Amino acid sequence: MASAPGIWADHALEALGAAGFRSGGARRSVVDQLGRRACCQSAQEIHDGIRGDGGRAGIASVYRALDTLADLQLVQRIDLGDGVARYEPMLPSGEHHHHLVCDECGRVEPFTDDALESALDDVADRLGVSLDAHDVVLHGSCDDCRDG
Amino acid sequence: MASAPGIWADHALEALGAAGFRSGGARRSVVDQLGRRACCQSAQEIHDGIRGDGGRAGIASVYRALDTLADLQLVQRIDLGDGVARYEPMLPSGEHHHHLVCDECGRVEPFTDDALESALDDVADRLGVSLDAHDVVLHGSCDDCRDG
DNA sequence: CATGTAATTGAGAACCGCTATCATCAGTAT
DNA sequence: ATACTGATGATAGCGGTTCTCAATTACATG
Repeated sequence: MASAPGIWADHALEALGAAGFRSGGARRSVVDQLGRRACCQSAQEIHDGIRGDGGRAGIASVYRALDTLADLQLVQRIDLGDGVARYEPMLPSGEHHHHLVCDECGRVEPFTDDALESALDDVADRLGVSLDAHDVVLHGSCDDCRDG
Repeated sequence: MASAPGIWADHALEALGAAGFRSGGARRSVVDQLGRRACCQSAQEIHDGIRGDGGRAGIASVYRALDTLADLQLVQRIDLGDGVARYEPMLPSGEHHHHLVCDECGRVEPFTDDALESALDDVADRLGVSLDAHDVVLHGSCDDCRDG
């Protein structure tokens, strides 16, 4: 279902090069970390991941790389409402998911829904806007929290 | 379309009383400010609004009041992705809207869409979750920015 | 390969929204 | 009126993110 690991990373590095960016170590590490998970990671998690692999990258560089990647539409910035920005790869296929957050335990669950997607398309059409990205976050209580 | 000013504020004050909260000046001012606008305001904006009316309320009290109101489901906390939490009245009727954010000029436009609502209902059903609130934020470019 | 130049990087300071603390004030029941 | 307890507000503190700036490094050119 998800792309094989590395596919997105290769795509991203290629796009960075095509956009005229040089190949620096920090940015490459960030792309590498992002490519390993399909779902959202915070800047801190990415930073920790890099260090865990024996890499070295300043937190400022991580934020800069994420900013650049977001500008190029290679990653999507996700806001789950806890004051921490999270990031996930935007697949070239356009394939994506949304997030359900349990407000009780904090668990984050990704989901997809075709009807929701087409409703969103229609909304964008009706409002006459071009949607770079849409960000649907549902807040509720998950199975475990509601009825143990 | 929107409720008359004051209707929500009265409802909120009544609900606060029913929940056993005392009637303090700061919280009343916050409710008053919220009641004047149907769309999202940040804590700072509410704070400024109170001072603009000659009122006095510490910023801490504003945050506390908003927290209380959110617990009682009287306001919804909205996250537009700029790192600032915004709040808007939750009408007893359940009537509500979502937000479109122009990433270029920062403008926020509220919208409603019935098809989107029913798609969201279905999703909640399918996932077996009870949704306290759903928070749909679309990011794109508004008319003015796209073809000025 | 050597060199110049401009992008990239990283450590730390600064910033900002939000929360915690705690002494003081005020609403409510008696 | 009095006591009890919740509400308030000034300020310190915290955590995520951005800014600054000097040192480094990638790439193009000779």
